[in-house]
Amino acid sequence: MPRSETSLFPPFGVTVDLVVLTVREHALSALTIRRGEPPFQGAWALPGGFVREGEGLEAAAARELAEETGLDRLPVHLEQLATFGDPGRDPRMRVVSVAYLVLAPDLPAPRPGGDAAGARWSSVGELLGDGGRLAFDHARILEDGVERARSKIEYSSLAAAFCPEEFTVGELRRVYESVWGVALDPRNFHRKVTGTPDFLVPTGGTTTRQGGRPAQLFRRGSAEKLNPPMLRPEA
Amino acid sequence: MPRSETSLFPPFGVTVDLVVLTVREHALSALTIRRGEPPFQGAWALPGGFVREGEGLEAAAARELAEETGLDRLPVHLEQLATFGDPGRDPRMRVVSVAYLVLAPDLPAPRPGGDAAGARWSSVGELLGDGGRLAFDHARILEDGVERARSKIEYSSLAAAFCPEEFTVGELRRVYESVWGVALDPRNFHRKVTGTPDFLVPTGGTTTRQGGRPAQLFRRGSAEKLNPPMLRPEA
DNA sequence: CCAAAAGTGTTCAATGTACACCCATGA
DNA sequence: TCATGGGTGTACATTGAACACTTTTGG
Repeated sequence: MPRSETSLFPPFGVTVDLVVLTVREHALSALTIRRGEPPFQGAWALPGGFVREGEGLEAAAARELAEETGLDRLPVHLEQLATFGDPGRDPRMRVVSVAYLVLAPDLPAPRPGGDAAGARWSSVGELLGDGGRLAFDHARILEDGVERARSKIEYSSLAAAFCPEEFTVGELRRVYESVWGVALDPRNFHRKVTGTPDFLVPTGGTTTRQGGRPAQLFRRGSAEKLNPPMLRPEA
Repeated sequence: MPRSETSLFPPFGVTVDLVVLTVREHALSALTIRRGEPPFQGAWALPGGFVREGEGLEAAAARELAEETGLDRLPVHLEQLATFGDPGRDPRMRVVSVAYLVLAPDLPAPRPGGDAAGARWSSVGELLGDGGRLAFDHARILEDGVERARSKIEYSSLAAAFCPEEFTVGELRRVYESVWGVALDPRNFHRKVTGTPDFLVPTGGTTTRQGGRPAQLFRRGSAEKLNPPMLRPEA
């Protein structure tokens, strides 16, 4: 809430950074781009960019997402994550970055857009492990995004955002197992999700794409909260 | 994550706004200040102000809090809430505001500091009801802060941040009842909080300040998460 | 004595957990 | 036929909900 002060307000650059998560090959993965320019030239970073004049924060995040993935109407979840503004987090100038969290189904290979020299999915384990060297404070931002996703699928129906439009109970369970890194009992999981009203809507179809007995296909239901929550084993 | 672009980045003002909550007279209340200058001169608003050059966001929030309350070392909880940056949210210029949530015990009467013309506590019911007319988009920010507080005391030990250093189980229960606006069973509540390991640490003392049989005094324990969570009646 | 708040015990229902078991497909 | 994943039934332990009851103060 600004109030006029004797000195002029200091000007800041404002950017949005995106933590775009998906589940690929049984691993929680994040979208990264290779920086084409200094600082951190050649390093991997989260996608993002400056907020434009007259542009809202969420609109800026959606625009950057479309630019980086090359897709326009994505079936994704987008929410604000947190804001990072330590002095010195960008060596060039004072920049405040509003981070957004995006949960997406396994997407086609990313098409680098804008001024990025490359784009790829990497498992968050690699990105945050010893080998990972993300530019700026992006490791910290990614950590926060992963933690948010891990805790939020406990008590919301958000895990379905990682699944394609139609999915099976087993596929949804593998999302939980990948994000949490644990094994869940398939039978109790099935009862839990099918027993929660308005969580899953059967489409009538079935599939055998996972092998074994044909599984029913579902769409996301209208329920947004999962009550009682899915319990995460201690791991 | 900034990248150089052909056009210069647009400069933004960056502020912090504070949602300072406490429980007074059985009502969840927020700290507001009366604006001494336009725009919204004379209107009530959340405390806040510009982030200074070279100052971190959380540091700016802590500074503003100290300035507005006149107290320095407060036994409070402070966490980032969300960031609001719609174009036009401030009529003078483009401003992005990082909101912080503060939970405090019932404090001495606020001392207006800085350029505020007054400061007071008001129940959030009044502030957000028909009569409430907060400046800027502060009603929206306050709503988000209240919702965060309401949901967070479910699964964390944060409710104790509303209590003085030493408190009774009954006082803690009244915090939950005030924040949620429901009645809880005193007996089951007692069992729940005293049965959660490291949530409450008995100090050995007792008090009769609430009348009736003397109650044990406790301090906050080291546990930060409440598992299983406190269940909020549907209300 | 009575009112008020603290604290304990007990019972019942709901829910999670573990696991035996059957089903329907592809190879 | 067998392996694989889908799906149901059931017994047991844990937890929350409701509430009767005792304890210890102040007025």
